[in-house]
Amino acid sequence: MSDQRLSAEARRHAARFQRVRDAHQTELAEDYVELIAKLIEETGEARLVDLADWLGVTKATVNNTIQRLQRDGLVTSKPYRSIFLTAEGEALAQMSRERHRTVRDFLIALGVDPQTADADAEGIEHHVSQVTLDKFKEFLERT
Amino acid sequence: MSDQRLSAEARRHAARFQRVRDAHQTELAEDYVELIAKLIEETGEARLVDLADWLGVTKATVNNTIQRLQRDGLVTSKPYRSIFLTAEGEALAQMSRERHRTVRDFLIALGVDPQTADADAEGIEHHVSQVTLDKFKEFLERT
DNA sequence: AATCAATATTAGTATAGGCTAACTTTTGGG
DNA sequence: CCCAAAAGTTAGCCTATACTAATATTGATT
Repeated sequence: MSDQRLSAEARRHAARFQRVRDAHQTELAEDYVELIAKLIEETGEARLVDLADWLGVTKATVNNTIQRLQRDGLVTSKPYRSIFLTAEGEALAQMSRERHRTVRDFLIALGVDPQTADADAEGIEHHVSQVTLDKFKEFLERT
Repeated sequence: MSDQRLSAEARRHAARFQRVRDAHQTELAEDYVELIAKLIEETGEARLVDLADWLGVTKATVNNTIQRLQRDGLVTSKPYRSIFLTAEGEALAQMSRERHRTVRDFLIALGVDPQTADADAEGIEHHVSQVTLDKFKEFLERT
C-alpha cells in the first residue's frame, strides 16, 4: 500500500503522527482508570462526583466517558452506583501508575522540582515507549 | 471560586488535567506550523497535498485544519495557493522546532535509539515545561 | 416515613479532528 | 493550446470530549 511517490522520511513522519493520534485515544482512558484505582485504594470506592472533582470536569462529562470505558471493557458501573475496574482496567491502571511514577521520579532525579515534575509527568507519561522508560529506569538506578 | 469541599490534592490534580487538556488544543497547531516551516525551508513552499502526505491524513482534513489555523492567525492561505506562516506562526514554529530538537537530542543522549527518540519526541515535546526543558539542556551540556 | 440535599442521568449543544465522495481549479506535457 | 492529471475545495458524515440545564434517584436526618 505504501505510496511510491512519498519519501521514506515523509512516510516515517506520517507513521509517527499516526502513533501520537492513537496515543490520544488511550490517554483519557489511562487517566481515568489510574484515578479510579487510586480512589478505590484510598477511599474504598470511586464515585462519579469524585472523579469529576479530581479531573476538573463536570459530572455529565464523566458520565459520558464512563459509558465509553464500559463499552470498551475497562470498567463496570450500574446506574447510581459506584464504579469498578474490570481485570483489563485494573491491568491498564497498574501499568499507567507505574509508568507515571517512573516518569515523575526520573524528572525529579534530573533536578526538576516535584511540583513541575507532577505536572509534566501527567502529559508526558502517555507518550513514552518501553525503550525510553527503560532508559529512565536505568538513569534512576545510576543516581 | 475554589470549592472548600475539595482537598488541596484534588485541586492540584484537576489543575494538572486542565493543563494537559489545554496542551492538546495547541499540539496540532504546533505540529502543523513546525511542518510548514520545514517544508518551506526545504522545498520552497508548503502545499496542502504535502502536508497531507507528511501527516498521514487526507487533504480534506488538512484543508479543515488550515482554515482553523488561519482563523487563529497562525497561517495565511488563499484558495488553490500554497500556505504561509504569519509572524506569530513563525514564532510558534521556531519554538516548537527548538523544543523538539532538544527533547530528541536529550533522549538520544540518554541512550535511546534515534528511531525511538524521533517517535517519542513527537508525543513528548508538547508536554515539557520550560523548567524541564532547561534540565534537558543542562544534561546535554554535561554529556 | 417524608423530605431534602447529594449524587447521578439525560437531553441538547458545541468544537475539534477525522473520513469519503463529488466537484472545481490549476498546471504541465503532448 | 487543450485536456487530463494533480491539487484543492466542498458537502455530508462520524466520534470524542467538553458544556449547561433539567430531571431523576438515593440516602440520611429529622
